[in-house]
Amino acid sequence: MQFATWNVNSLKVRLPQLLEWLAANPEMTAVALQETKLEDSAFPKADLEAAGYHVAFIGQKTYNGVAIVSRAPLDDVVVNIPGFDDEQRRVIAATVNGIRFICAYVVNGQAVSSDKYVYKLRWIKALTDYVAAELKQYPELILAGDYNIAPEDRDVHDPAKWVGEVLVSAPERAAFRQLLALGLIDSFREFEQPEKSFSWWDYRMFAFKRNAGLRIDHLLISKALKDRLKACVIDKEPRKVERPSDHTPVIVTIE
DNA sequence: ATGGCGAGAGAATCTCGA
Repeated sequence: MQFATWNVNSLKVRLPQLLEWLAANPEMTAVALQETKLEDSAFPKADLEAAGYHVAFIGQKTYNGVAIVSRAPLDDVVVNIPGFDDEQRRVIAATVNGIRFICAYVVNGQAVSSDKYVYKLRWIKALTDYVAAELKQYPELILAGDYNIAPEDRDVHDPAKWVGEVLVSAPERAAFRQLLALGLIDSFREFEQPEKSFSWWDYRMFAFKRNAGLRIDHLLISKALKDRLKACVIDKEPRKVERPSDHTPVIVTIE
């Protein structure tokens, strides 16, 4: 089975692309979506269910919004980070085929000097505590999402230009390592990968053509799943179509 | 140094993303 993460940057715009991509990926069990940008009343539940998928979602107007779209039933759905007071809709979790699948849209942070950056670090700490508790209950766990962190310089097209900037700053990278310290594994780095592998490219300046991107979308798996991990790839195809999201899906294959 | 592009809200031109 496969699990994926994809920041769709508006599900309203990207719904046809999502349906096409799911049809083209028949082994896909469940995909975690970020930036749906839809209130729950506007979520395309009927369309997705008519196409044969199970859905769980939590959203808001204009910003944020997360969802899980699955071929398998979704059990024990939990929205947001329990106990963390946050109006922004950024987290949803469900159990899929016995695996706890958590979808997170990590705060962007805007700039290292901003209030949003402070919120970002505080938010990741809350997520880390939440995932630590989830791991105790669900040893088999995947933390999927747009982390808005490029973990290492090799995840950045031009590291020199990005030094100290938001998405690559030392405190953000330290926060990412704190997630790994829970016993999570960056599934992408368990395999040999092409150099300059990225999951996001700016819409501007022909960034995709120039491969001027960042790897900020990740699938962290728990140690209990490591022996069943068979592959992790970035699927660049959806970034090539007309009117794409600026992010492209990342996919793990679990035996 | 700044904006580039795209999406949403809402009705011209903002904010926000990364």
